[in-house]
Formats: sequence, C-alpha cells, structure tokens
Amino acid sequence: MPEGHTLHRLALDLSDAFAGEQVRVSSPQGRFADSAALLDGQVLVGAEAWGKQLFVEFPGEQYVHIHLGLYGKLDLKPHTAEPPLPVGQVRLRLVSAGSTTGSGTYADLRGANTCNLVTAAQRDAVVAKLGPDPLRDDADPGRAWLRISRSRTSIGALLMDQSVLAGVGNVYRAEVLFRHRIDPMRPGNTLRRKQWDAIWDDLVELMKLGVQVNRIDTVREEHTPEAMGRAPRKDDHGGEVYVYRRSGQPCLVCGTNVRTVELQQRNLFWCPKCQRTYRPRTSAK
DNA sequence: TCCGTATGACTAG
DNA sequence: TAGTCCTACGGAT
Repeated sequence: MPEGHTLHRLALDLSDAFAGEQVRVSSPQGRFADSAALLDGQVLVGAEAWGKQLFVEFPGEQYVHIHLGLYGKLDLKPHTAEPPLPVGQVRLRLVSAGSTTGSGTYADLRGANTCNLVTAAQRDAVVAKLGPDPLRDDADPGRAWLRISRSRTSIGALLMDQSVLAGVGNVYRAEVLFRHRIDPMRPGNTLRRKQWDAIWDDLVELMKLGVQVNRIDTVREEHTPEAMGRAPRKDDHGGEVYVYRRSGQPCLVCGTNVRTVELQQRNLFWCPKCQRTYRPRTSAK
C-alpha cells in the first residue's frame, strides 16, 4: 500500500475522523504503550503527511510519527458502542469517543516501520531530509531537478530517493518512467529540464488521483481494460498499471514482454521497447 | 510448519 | 553490500 498517496489519504481520513475529538489511545501490542498512555484522552489536533511520513498531532506540539515501511497498514473503521478486540499485532489504536452519537471511528496500526512520539523539532528534522513532495502545494520541483541534473545515478534510483523526491515508491517510479518512455537506467544528468517538468506534472496528477481513489491507477483511457477488452488487474493493489509487476506479460502499448531486474534490492519493471535504452546524441546522422 | 514475498528505509562495516 | 526490522498471507513442505 504505502506510497505517498496512501499517507496523504490517511492524513485526510484521520483528520476527518478524529480532529477536534477526544481520543482514546492505546497500544494493544504493547510496543507503543508508554507513549499511548501519555496521549490517552487528549484531543487530536490533526494529521499531516510529508512524502511517506505521517504525523498525527496532539496538543503541546506532540506528534506521533508513523512510517508504514513496506507492509505497514493503518486501518480506519467505524464502530458503534465499543470497537472490537484487536486482531493481530496492533501497535497503536485510536478510538474516537463519538462525542454526540455514541458511535465513532477507530484506527489500528500494524506492521509499521516507525511509530514514535516526537517533538516539533524532531518532526522538522525528519521533514528537512525530504525532497519536494508532489502532493504538497508548497513543493518546489526545481529542488529535485537540482539533484537529478547533477547526478550520474540512474533516474530510476533517483526517483526512489526520498531526499530527492518525497512520496514516490516502486509503483509510481516504474509507471511514470513508462508513461514518459524513459529508460530507468538513464543517468539523471542526461535528462532535459522539459522532461523532468513533464514527469513532475504527471506525478502531481497521478498521485492526486491516487489520493482520491485510494489506489494507484496509471493507464490512460485507451489502455483501460474496458477500452482494450482485457481482464482487469486482480491483486492486492487494485489499480491499473502499465508495467509494475507485469514482467513477462505483453506491454499494453507495443506488445513486447515487460521486463524486470533487481536494482538496489527492489524490483524494477519496464518495457525495453517503449523505454528504449538512452544513447547520447552524436553529431553525425 | 516453514518459506517467500511485499508499494521502505535504516545501520554497520 | 549485507543485515536488520516491522506483519500478514499464500503456497509449498
């Protein structure tokens, strides 16, 4: 689940369900128990996401810093009188009392990489390490371009580097490079500014859609299952994509088999034809 | 019951 | 670069 759109969506949903509410905070699993006890009964101020980092604010500039890692989940569900007993390893549970109705929302956090109570200064330090986040209106894509245009590292690796760009993960990385027909192994410093601007604008659009529909959809209208008369994708991500986890299957655009290779311990997917290997221009032609 | 896998990121050497 | 951490689930053993 967790690329930037997931965290921004969670921030919105948490704010909707809990902001301004007195919240019961617990750690059924125990690993966040001390902090939970400090926060229990306080009014939740709101939640905000920066890239893949989530901060849930409590009074007095206290923040629960959450990072879901590879497989963490934060589930929000409605409850009536009392929320059900926790299932599995619930690190953090938030329960809104439901000030008037008696029913409310509860949120269960499992498998998170990070769940810590931090100060404003500590939150700022985390944020300071991040590159611009396409989902934030205050983001400056020029800051990412500065890094990319000066780096010989592959654009595929740069897009995953959270200090270059915050919020993009393995799915958006593969998909946005496909949509722009760029070889993932191409060095950052061989891209043109125009190409970067187009990638950024596309990420803003794709990721905003991701927040809205709560999944990653990247195929254009003409390549949807309906338009192509093919079976819709059925897996735990749900969204329609061009190359992510489609290795060995035909490219939706050219029919060439999608390829995969392990790059920095992560699976990289691309179409070798649509994303042809970059070769520097030569004077003769 | 064990193993592999997953949309992530850190630390030690 | 290797090792580590976090959890759930499906498939092989």
